[in-house]
Amino acid sequence: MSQRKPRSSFSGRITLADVARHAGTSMISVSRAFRQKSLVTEELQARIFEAARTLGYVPNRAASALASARSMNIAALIPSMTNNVFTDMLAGINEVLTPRGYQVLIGSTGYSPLEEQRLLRSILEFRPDGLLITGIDHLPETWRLIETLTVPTVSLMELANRPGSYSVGLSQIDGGYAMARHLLSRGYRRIGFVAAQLDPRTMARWEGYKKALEEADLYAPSRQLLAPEKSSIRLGADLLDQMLEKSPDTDALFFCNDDLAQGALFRCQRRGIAVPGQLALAGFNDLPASAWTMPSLTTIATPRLEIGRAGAEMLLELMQGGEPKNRNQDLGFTLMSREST
Amino acid sequence: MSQRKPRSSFSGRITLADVARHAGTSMISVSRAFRQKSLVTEELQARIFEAARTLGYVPNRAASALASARSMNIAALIPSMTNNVFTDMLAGINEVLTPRGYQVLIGSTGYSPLEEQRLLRSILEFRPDGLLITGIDHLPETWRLIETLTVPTVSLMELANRPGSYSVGLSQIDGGYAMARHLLSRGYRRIGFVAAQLDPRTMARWEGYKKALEEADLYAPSRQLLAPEKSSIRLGADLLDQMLEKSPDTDALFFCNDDLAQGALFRCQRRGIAVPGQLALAGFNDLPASAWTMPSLTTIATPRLEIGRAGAEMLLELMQGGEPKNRNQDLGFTLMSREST
DNA sequence: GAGCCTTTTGGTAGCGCTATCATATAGACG
DNA sequence: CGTCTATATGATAGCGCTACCAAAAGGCTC
Repeated sequence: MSQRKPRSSFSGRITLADVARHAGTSMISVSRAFRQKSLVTEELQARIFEAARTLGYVPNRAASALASARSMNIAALIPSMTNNVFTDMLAGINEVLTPRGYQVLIGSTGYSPLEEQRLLRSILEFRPDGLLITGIDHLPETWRLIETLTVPTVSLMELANRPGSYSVGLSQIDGGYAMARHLLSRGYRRIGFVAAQLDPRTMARWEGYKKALEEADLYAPSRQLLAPEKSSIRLGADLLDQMLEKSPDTDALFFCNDDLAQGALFRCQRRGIAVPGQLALAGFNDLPASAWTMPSLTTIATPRLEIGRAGAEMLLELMQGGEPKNRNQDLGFTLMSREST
Repeated sequence: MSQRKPRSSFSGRITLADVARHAGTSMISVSRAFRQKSLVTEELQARIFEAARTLGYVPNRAASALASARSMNIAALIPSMTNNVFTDMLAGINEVLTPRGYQVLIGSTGYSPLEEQRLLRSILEFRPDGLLITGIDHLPETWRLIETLTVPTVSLMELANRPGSYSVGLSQIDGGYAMARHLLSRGYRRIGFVAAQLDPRTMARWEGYKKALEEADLYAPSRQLLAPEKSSIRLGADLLDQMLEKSPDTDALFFCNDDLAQGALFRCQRRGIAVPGQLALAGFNDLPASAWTMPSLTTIATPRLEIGRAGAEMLLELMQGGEPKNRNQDLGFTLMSREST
């Protein structure tokens, strides 16, 4: 067997062994010093960190992951990178996980369950120590993957209905119900519902709306507009026009999110429709602008940042083998009653 | 030496060796089939993929990274996760890199150069194959880290002024200049500038504004308001009040971003200030709502998605050892002249 | 059919780290 | 002062994969 020289691609890279040699100790002590698990004498630590600094040592997580079976990666799957709702949640997740040395791997599914499954499969190659996933509706194959690889998983934004699964979120149905009740209590009787995107959370809000109106005996299927397109401010404006064409006598409109509601509000300003005088408007999520528009927008504030934080905390506990007191943590919502109703 | 049994933590994990055994071939052939580099006979491929499917094999990227010195990770550092400007950019980055099997590691620096440096250090432990970083102003130590580990790097949003570095963005100074010229051409003479956050891009816009006003001999330091706080719609409203208190004769206000400008616009609606009749307003970035407010907001549209895409493409070329035709790609901007001016 | 090239497949030694065991050293005790 | 425990350090064998080299299997020419 011919003697093989080390591969060149990494030559020059500083490794644990280099630091150990420089500090006059063993690799394992350097490893321990960096993980500060088993204690290493303060004096040895000092020598090691000194050596590491002068050599410019940067640990290699791939090697660590391989040797320890802990990747320090957490996968987070969200429907969209450009929707404030999910980036707020991510900010909360990062806030908890980054200081603990975890790296969050973000996958953006584009609201497609199939794309979600594909993304999950490829992200699992990074052997995440845990998984945060948006919503509770996933393809059977997606659940199978999660279970086969036994990755601790927490669902976010909604409350799980699946035995043995964990979640942090709020009842979207209750949110929709609460808003419809609010409009009823304000005296509106011809309350319409407008939605886009039609993801599971949107449909849950619709369900809540429907329930409240049926209870009040005021449910009218003709006063609904469910558009499959991607939600946007522009679409909200257009859907307002369509709705008023279809049912001109509508006295209040509940939009499934604030983007649509803001678009409708701007269109009302432009068309000279008095809000809430002629038409009341309400949204969902409480985006930053909603408190400042003229009139300000009645909406449901969702604790997205807190959901991210609490979801990450719950995941940390699961990864340590603990069992959260509450497997399905309901963080609720707040009805923001403003000028538009 | 006592015989050691394999560690238990990974027992049950399906590895390349398992697939090879099941398919009656060697590990290296399975590896090749999955990377589809060197061709493997179609017949062997079929056997391998069949075996992989029945066993539920998922490749391990940590092992691959260690053996090949390619992590398939790309690090992306942005100032904020909750600012549309950067998430749009990230969407463009993801769009290019995800289909090629790369995982984007996102670090959110909170606009702090020191935090940026800390984050970079910890993200480099994942040995990213490339780095996308926002802006061109970084701590010396940050540049040193990048150079020491020789990570291919592209700066985004601005145009690099540093020899040997790569960038995709636009001239923020020219953007600020163009907006100020626009206001001048509209006949405004007492043009103020309002900014928050005061990051390097904000200051560059201010520089452009100042240059244009000085050229027109209309620069008045008293008509500026530079607030260090985090930018928001609410702050825009408050800064409008402050500015009008300070310089009531101002006839146009250029805000360093659309958040602030929208806040000011909403406050004007509330205070009954006619826009643009009494006061013209302009922003920067062209957020989705700006085209739909009443009046619609004059602003500078920045090609954030395209910057993300082009930056990722340039990085891919650098990682392959290529040399981009243009080291500093200027994607420009578009002045959106709307009702507010 | 010998000689030469091309294509396909295989054997094996690491990549840089940590788990596991083994050993050295220090303190406690009767 | 020997035995026993607690603490600090070290040696080494992998973790799962790919780079590197080697060899086998065809295909072609003359």
